[in-house]
Order: sequence, then C-alpha cells, then structure tokens
Amino acid sequence: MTTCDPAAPPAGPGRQELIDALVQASFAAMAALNRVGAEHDLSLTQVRVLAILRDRRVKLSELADYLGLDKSTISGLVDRAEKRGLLQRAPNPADRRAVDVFLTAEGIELAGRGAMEIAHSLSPMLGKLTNAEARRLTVLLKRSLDGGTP
Amino acid sequence: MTTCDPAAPPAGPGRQELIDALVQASFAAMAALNRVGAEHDLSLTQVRVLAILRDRRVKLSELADYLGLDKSTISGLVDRAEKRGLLQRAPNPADRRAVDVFLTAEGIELAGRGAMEIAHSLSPMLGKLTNAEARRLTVLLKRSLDGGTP
DNA sequence: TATTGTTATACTCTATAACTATA
DNA sequence: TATAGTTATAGAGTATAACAATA
Repeated sequence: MTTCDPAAPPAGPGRQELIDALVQASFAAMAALNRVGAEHDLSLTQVRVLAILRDRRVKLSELADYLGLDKSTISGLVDRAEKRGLLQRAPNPADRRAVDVFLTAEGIELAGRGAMEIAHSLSPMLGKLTNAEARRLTVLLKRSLDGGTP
Repeated sequence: MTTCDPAAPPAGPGRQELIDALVQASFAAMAALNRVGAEHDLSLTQVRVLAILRDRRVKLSELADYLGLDKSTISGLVDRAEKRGLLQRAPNPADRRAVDVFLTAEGIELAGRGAMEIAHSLSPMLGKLTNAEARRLTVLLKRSLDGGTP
C-alpha cells in the first residue's frame, strides 16, 4: 500500500527549480501561440483544433477527448469555425449517431501558415541554443512527455 | 539590412522537432495547472494572479502588464477574486489614481497549498528524469527563457 | 494631455442539464 | 441502457469604447 502525503514535495534536489522553469517556459510558449492565433482571430483552443485536424478526420467525441473539453463546448467551437469556413461537418459512415469534422482548403492553408508563424514566433526563445543544446532539450522534453498526462 | 522572409523555417536541423516537443510539453503543463486550479474553482488566469501576488503588492496596471491583459479585464478578474476573499484592493499611497492589490490571509494560504499541489501534479511528468537530467533540463529551459518573450 | 481604473457592451469559452437519435 | 450530438442556460474571460479622477 502506498501512503501518499499530498503536501510532500516531489523527490530530489532542485526539483522545484525545474518546475518553475517548466511553468515559465510553458507560459512563454502559450503566449507566443496566443499571439499568433490572435493575429488570425483564433483563440488558443481554435489553434489546437486546427493543429489536431491538420493530420486527421475525427468524430466530435474524439475531438472532445483530445482537447479534454465537454462535448457541448466542442459543438460551439466547431460551429464557429465552420461558420468561418475553416472546417466542415459530415456524417460518419460507420455510426449514424456520429459526426466527423475535417479542415476545408481554407482551413488547411491557415493551419499550414500558422504552423510556420508559430515556429517563427518561438525562434527568439529557442534561437539562442546551439544545435547540440537543442537536440538535448528535445530529448529531455520528449522523455518528460512519456511520463506525463496520466 | 535584414530581409526576413516570414515563411522561412527557423535555422538549424531538428528545430521543428524541438518546437513540437516544447508545445506539447507546454500543453501538458498547462493541463496540469488547469486541473489543480479547477479543483479550487480557479481558472488558469486566477492561478497566475495568485502566483504573481504571492511575492508582491502591485498596482492593477502592473498586474495587467504581467499578464498581458487589458486593464478592463483585470478589473473583472480582481472583482471576482476579491469577492471570494482571496485578495484586497487598497489605494496606492504614492499615486491617487492607482489601486494596489495584495493577497489576504486566505489567498496566501491557497497560493501556498496550490503551489505544492502543482509540484505534485507535474511530478509524474518530471519524475522519470534522473537528477542529472533534471539539472540539464532546468539549465536549458532557463537559457531559452533568456531569449524569449520579446 | 496622458495615465489609472471603472463601467457598459459584446463575444468567445466552458460546463451542466435536458433532449433526440442511434447503438 | 449507453453513447453521440445539439440546444438552452449561466457564468467566466476577454477586448473595445466611453467615462471620471488624477498626474
């Protein structure tokens, strides 16, 4: 049996320093994504929707799972993006209850342009790293992600 | 003169991979912060407000600068937090136009508890790293932050 | 004139609850 | 019965514009 004191600090020295750095870096990255999105009248959530649909055609329920949001929230999100012509609904061929969503040509174009702008927006943050440092950071972030989001 | 093609990818090999890893890690960290906040009926923005005020007493205009939000947004944010008893307004002694905000005892208590819960919430994500890896990641993230948020 | 804050307004994001249709 | 999606409703977050008080 595992007794878990909810107030216990995470094990290891300097762990709090890592957490602070990660949180700060994450807010900086979110701010960059937000800024790029805002230039195209897109919220952070809409940016995520476009990023997800760039590779996939999914059911609304799957989109809700990816984003961790309620299905009713997804309905509104998809409504507004569809009204803007960025994506489309279509009946799911295998399940008549389900509705698929996928990007329109305009949505694909915007998602592609946005991805490049995001890379550009983050480059001042990452541009100071040498190539070797960038590779090490990539490895460490990926290793962290393996353990995350339970 | 610097001609800057806005569509040009950032220099260096594997840079896109780093950007993807950073964005994914950031969304995971934001999800953890969001989850902890939601357990206390706090939005991500309210979590940030508490974190900022934990160390400082600031004017509303400074809070707006820290958060990158409009002053009218700050008014509402502070209204709701004040109504919950987490912080207080007080006139700024040096400038009669300005209003200071600072945490109440209850706000300090919640901010402290929240910080520990956030550390706990992120530990599954960071717990797989060895102490040496954690130190390297901290250094790399801090070095990135030096160049970021222009 | 410029800055600080508040208020009114409008829109997006979000969840809960109630509903229909399908599995 | 359980799942997929929509709608109605309510509240929080956000920006813009207009305003009062102070610098």
